[in-house]
Amino acid sequence: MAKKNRSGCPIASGLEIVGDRWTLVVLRDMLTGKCKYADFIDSPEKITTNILASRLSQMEENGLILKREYQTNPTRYSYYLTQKGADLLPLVQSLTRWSNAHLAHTWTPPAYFMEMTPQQAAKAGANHQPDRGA
Amino acid sequence: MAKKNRSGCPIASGLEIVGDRWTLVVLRDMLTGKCKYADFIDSPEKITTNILASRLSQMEENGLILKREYQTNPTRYSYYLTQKGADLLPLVQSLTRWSNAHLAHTWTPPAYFMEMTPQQAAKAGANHQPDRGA
DNA sequence: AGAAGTCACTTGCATTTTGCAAGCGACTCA
DNA sequence: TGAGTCGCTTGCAAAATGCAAGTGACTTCT
Repeated sequence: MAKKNRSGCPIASGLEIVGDRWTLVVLRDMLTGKCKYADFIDSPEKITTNILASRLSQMEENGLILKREYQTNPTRYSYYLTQKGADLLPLVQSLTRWSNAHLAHTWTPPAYFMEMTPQQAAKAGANHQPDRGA
Repeated sequence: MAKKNRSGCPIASGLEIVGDRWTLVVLRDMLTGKCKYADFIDSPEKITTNILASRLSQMEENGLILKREYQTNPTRYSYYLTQKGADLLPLVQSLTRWSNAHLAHTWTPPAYFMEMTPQQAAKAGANHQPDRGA
């Protein structure tokens, strides 16, 4: 995904970061508490390993997530949302509401998800590892 | 854009319709009153003609917009939002808010845009008659 | 100890989507 | 008659995506 900055329009600029088929589904997983590579792989959409790896590094580059080493030998990382990433929650909730209203066969997420705030989501991410958030 | 229906997840399903770089910028244009081919072409992001044509037909297929003949010889169409399309307004507003908060150099849209409701947007689309003159 | 498995990726390659440029038919205007 | 506009379509190159297999550093089973 190239960073082309097509215009100063917030829609166009935002789409350069979240305007693809996968970024928001990985974000959804993180919003629901998933944080490890295998967690994302296990999701029903069956993201492939190469796409997942590239999305994770793009999301990190874009400041949406951070990775934290949780073991060495071999080094393993868990991924969690930054505030910037967690602030996409309202966007995800809007999309969910729209899909539930207009698309057949979409399941309704639990109420806690639709009522969550970005602050709670960021906190959940930050608390996931014992280390203090920056 | 394939219709793969990767899962019943409203996020994944919604992304099959709006999860690309162009659909929402065309939608933005329609939300701000544009309705003709040349209007979309003139936007600062410089969408190319083939992509625009393919997005318009996909959006029509997906029930987001309708086209209306506004002249014959040669036949010309104007495009306007259905309720389903207008209902994406909150999504677009969410994205705008996020970009304004987190992305440098994004301009803030006028207040009327951020305060508009999907009903108003749908009505504007339905009532809009394309300008014939300059 | 050796064989087999797991985990988190990377690599190679085919398919699909995007982007760019040119073309085209039906007009209008000078 | 001749150039110009409008709304596309077509052809082709470049980039993104999808699929399958491979890899290194372990762990677990036998």
